[in-house]
Amino acid sequence: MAIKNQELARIFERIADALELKGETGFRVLAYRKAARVLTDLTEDVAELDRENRLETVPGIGSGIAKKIHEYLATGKMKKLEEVTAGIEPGLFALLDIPGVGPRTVKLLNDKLRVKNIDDLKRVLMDGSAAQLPGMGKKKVENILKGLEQIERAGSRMYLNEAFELAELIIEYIRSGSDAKEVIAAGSLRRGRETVGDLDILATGSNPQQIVHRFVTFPMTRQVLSAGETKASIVIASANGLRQIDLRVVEPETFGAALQYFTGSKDHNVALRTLAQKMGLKISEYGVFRNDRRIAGKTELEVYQAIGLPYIEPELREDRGEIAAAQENRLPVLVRQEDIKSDLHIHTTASDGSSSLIEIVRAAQQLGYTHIAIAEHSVSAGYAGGLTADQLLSRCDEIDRLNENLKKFRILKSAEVDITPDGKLDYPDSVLARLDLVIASIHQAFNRDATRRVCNAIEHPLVHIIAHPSGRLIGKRPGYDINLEKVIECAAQNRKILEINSYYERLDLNDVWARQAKEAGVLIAVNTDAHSVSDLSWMRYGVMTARRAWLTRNDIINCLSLAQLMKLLARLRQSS
DNA sequence: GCCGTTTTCGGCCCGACTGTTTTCAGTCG
Repeated sequence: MAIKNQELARIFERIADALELKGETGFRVLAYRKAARVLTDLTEDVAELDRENRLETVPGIGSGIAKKIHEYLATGKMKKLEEVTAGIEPGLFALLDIPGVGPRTVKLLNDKLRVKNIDDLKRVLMDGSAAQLPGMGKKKVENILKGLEQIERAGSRMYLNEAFELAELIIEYIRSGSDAKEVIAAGSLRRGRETVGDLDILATGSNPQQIVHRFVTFPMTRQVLSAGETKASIVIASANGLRQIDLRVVEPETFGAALQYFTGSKDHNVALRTLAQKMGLKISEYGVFRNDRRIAGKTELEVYQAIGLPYIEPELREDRGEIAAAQENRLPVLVRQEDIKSDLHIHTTASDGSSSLIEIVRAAQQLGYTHIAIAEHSVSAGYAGGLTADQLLSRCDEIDRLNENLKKFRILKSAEVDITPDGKLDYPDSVLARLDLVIASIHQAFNRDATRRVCNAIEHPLVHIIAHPSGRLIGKRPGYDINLEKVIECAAQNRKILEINSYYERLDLNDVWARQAKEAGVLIAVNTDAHSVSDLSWMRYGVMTARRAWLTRNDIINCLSLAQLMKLLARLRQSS
């Protein structure tokens, strides 16, 4: 992603925070936050949009923001930023991240007690002076102290695997000790976002109080933040830090409306409500209303239909054009887990995996797959037990023999071939030609000409797929210094395939880039990169990412039958 | 600050919970 996009997004967030600290509220602040989000999601380089005078074609960017972007790109400065942050202690912005502390509280503390940073805050909380302020009190001080503890001890956001595991644990706990009818995880987890902050659990049942009580007694609970008649929040201690879980209990008649509401995203809901308003309707978590009369709410489908839309899948609800697409009846029929017939990037004990080939085959059959590709590491990946050319060839013989005995299942001979620092492939062509499927990827010299090296690999006649094209590890590593726009363009020209790697720390390509690839006409492979039998279940995360990228079964080669896939792979080699 | 099949001006989503309140502001999602 273009660096300037992220830089500008942070600047507009900072302006929004500064405005709030100065007491400004309302829609100007929201406009800056929206601009920041839009810039974050943008795959196009903001500098290019500016050069071509197309900034204002982006929804959420109007003349005012466009002018400021242009100013910043031209001069490296933005007057507005300097203006609104003037006179604000830099340390105050960090205070806004503390749960329970908002702009009004920060302003009050700064005005009355000269609080300039987190250390000042701790001091006035402890010495009792904060509690003396108007509108503050003992409880409020306690809550802020707890908030401080929470951000200091919380890990970052959760990966999808942790979020799903926790959600399943707490849902089972609520179910087993209450009369709850439906219990479901909503929020960003249901939308399949690559990381999840809080868990949002939604339940229905005849006895809401009992459900709330069951919820707050979850054994991992460290702290109960709030517990009302129908709503509660807890903090739990998981292996990776403190996590917040929110619960809402609603009537069955409003379950659909509540599920829609709590699934979000916030931006999707705002857009939906605005649309409803124009039709003289009002949407809340209790339903769709015309003049205080509820006309929908039992199911999500009802809610969408009440405002004249088809059902919109949760993964699409990001305010990235899905509402317009729904209105025009051109929503994609998203790929489903059941459409997946194969996993085409799997390691075994032959390189750095921990399950044997036989174990993987059995597990894949259990999952209902008809074929898989075994792709061990190559020579240069010595750290990962990479195979020499001879080892790979004898591995191919072994797979050939095994295939003869397998019924209605086929193992494709493959390899995850390193792209070397000088842009070559790690095996000679004669060896690559023996493989059914060649996957190429970068594992070393991340920032040496990554774009050119990957494009070289794409242009190599024997390569089919580029694995984890950006090389990022979510929250840990930004990825190679690579121009994905160019990579996508090159893949489109050479009709090669890009991977969505389903490992929850990779999800690479991500949703935004995978969608861009699809729009450029590039086919996608959704693979787990499994190193053991249990890793095969990661397919779920890759499929969710694909759905967030608007992909259908026709965009994904794992949905092809074995015969169709073999035909495609052969055609790719002929046409190169 | 953005935006337009009622608008280039006047709108902009909606509600729960908490704490400090005697009628409501702040925060959150």
